[in-house]
Amino acid sequence: ARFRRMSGLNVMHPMGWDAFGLPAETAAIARGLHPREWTNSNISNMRAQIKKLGTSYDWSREVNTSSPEYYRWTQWLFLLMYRKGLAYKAEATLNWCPLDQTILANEQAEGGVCWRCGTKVERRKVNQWFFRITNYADKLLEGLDRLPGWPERVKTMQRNWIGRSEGATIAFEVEGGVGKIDVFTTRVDTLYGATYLAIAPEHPLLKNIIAGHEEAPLVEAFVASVQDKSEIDRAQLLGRQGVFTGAYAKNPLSGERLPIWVTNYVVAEYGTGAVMGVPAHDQRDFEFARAHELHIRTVVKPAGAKRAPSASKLPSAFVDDGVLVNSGEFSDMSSPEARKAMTEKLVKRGAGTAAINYKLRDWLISRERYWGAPIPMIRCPNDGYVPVPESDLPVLLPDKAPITGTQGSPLEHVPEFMNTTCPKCGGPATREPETMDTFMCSSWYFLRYLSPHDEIEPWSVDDARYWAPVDHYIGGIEHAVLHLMYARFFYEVLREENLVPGDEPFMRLFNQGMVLGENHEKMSKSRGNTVGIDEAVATYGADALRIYEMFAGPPEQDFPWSTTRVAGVTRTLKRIWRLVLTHARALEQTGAAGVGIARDGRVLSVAEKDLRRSVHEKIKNVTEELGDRMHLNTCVSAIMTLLNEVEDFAVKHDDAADSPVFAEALTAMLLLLAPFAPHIAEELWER
RNA sequence: GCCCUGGUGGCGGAAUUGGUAGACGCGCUGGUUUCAGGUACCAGUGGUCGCAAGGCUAUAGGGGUUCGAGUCCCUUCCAGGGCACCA
Repeated sequence: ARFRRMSGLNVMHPMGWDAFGLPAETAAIARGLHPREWTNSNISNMRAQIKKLGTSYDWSREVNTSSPEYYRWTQWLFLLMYRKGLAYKAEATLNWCPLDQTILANEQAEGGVCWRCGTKVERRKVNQWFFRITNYADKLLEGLDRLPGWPERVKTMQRNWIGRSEGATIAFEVEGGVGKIDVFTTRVDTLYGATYLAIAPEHPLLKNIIAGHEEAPLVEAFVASVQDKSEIDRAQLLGRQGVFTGAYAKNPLSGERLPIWVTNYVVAEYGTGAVMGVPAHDQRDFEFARAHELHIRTVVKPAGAKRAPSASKLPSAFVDDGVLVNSGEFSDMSSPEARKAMTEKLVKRGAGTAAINYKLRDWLISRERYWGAPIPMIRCPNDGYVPVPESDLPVLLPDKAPITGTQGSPLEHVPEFMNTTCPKCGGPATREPETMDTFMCSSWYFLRYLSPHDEIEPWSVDDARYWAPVDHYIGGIEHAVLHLMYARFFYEVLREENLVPGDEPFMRLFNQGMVLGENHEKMSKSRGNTVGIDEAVATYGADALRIYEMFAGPPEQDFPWSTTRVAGVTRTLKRIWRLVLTHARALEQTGAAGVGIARDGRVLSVAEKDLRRSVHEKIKNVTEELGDRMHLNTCVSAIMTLLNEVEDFAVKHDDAADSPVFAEALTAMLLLLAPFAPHIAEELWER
């Protein structure tokens, strides 16, 4: 920011606090404090520390997402989503602690037990608010191609997260008029190789499928055994487990009878919650078939091969594309040709459609927690869910609530909060007791910096047209998918409403690394290897600390803290200090350094020419590095090299101070230093 | 398992487009100053042979492209991170 200002740009460099959330609530409970007290005292400490570092933030734009002045607009944005049909309520399967009577985040339910009381965690269906981010899957995917300023790895992670795959949905008719099981597959070409169907334990048709079959009790027992396990725990179950339902379905092209199995490896939430089992060409199906002695039929051979390998001798599934065999009229087609032809035939028969699937799921924003922005919805016995009128915002978080981390949402137990009237019919109604995911607060905060004190609108659209999108966004890699995906989703929605310019919120993304302990491990209080900012500034000075951190390595990499190296930086700053003050008076006499060197007809010595060339090389280096790669470490080494050369010149020339080249070199050195060591550079400049 | 990063002296790192490998700093060695330690300053510092000039060798390992490779290609190994039965 300092560099860009020195370059003449109008720079907005703001700071704020993403202050709601579970960690603050948990920490406050542990200390017997109100989350607000705990949060605000942390903010005060951190603000004071950051100020000591000379970060040049514009504190007049400071925001705090847990203040009513801020979260009123978070609620406003919820209402906007609701109005656009993007917010809806639906059942979600979540971790539930039966003893604490509360929903648990995944990180609170590790190992299948409640982190607080150790009770076995159950899976429970709960009605929750969602945002339809999946409606924007393709836009979010395509938008990545318009972000050359983003690191490739972040874009890759987002693409994987969205997880678009093209294929077809195929309908398999279940015998006995029970209905159809839809299957999504990317490998329609292997349809003749299907030897069974596998469905998730939660498949909606399961009850009807097993009705009347003697296998029903076994199936029910199996479903019960996996039901309470999360997807992750199920994935850790050894082997491919499953049971036969007793029912059969018909392959829509070959007419073959396929046994229907329930398995632990089919995920209810992805695709249709059912797969066609093609053991010869899918490794998971292969393992399942081997474990349960199901038929394996090869229907694709490698492109050059004369015949397909015999199924009984396969060491593993052949998953590549190839040429079809044993596939009726489609035999001898290549896999891509067959996919096209078979999909067309399925469509003609009304037994399938081309389909696209995504891994991306809708965004669950409900939280059964206190420390968050209340969802601005009212439930009326007559009118159902009714949005809180904008004029009634903010829906204030009540100061007093039983914040224990148990017994569900704390707000539910505060009658003054819960009891209200319906905005539509005026009758008695209750408020939504849930609060919003903190990712909502952080999905738009950069826009609030435009108008941090505005009470009429969340931000000025005119100012947004001037400032937005963010030119340069800096954050940790941990935000690669969630925060950066949600913020992009919000921005796209806001763009549709003409509230923001452009189509992506962050033009350039920079992921900074972490400072590690001396032995390359994460700093943490439990390890006792932290370096406090207050302490470090007191010991080394803010400028030495700044330069040390910037010099330690490229900022996108982690680096291990080293106390002895800070001393080296202090040495450099002392040398600059001495050098400039030794020649301050001489510089004064020389006047504005460097001005007119080229024009005054002066003949420069070889040493002067060398120094001058070097000075301008360094100016170029630092300017390019700061503006392009942000490799602050090489900027610092350029300044150090310049210092060596200027010192050397002064040692070798008693009359150095008379040389305009020397004066120019000192001046340039201080200007180059200014963004890195602003306090010392400013003081020396003044003197 | 898949995906993404990365691997250069004792250490952090530099080499931006294929063009003098090791900039800059730390540390270390020797020296000057000092009663001494520290500070400050000077010189040296990848390995190896040599009194020296200089030679040879070297960017995780192996192979390749090129007049020329730390950089490009193939392959193996190692480390860190992300995702994880995604049909």
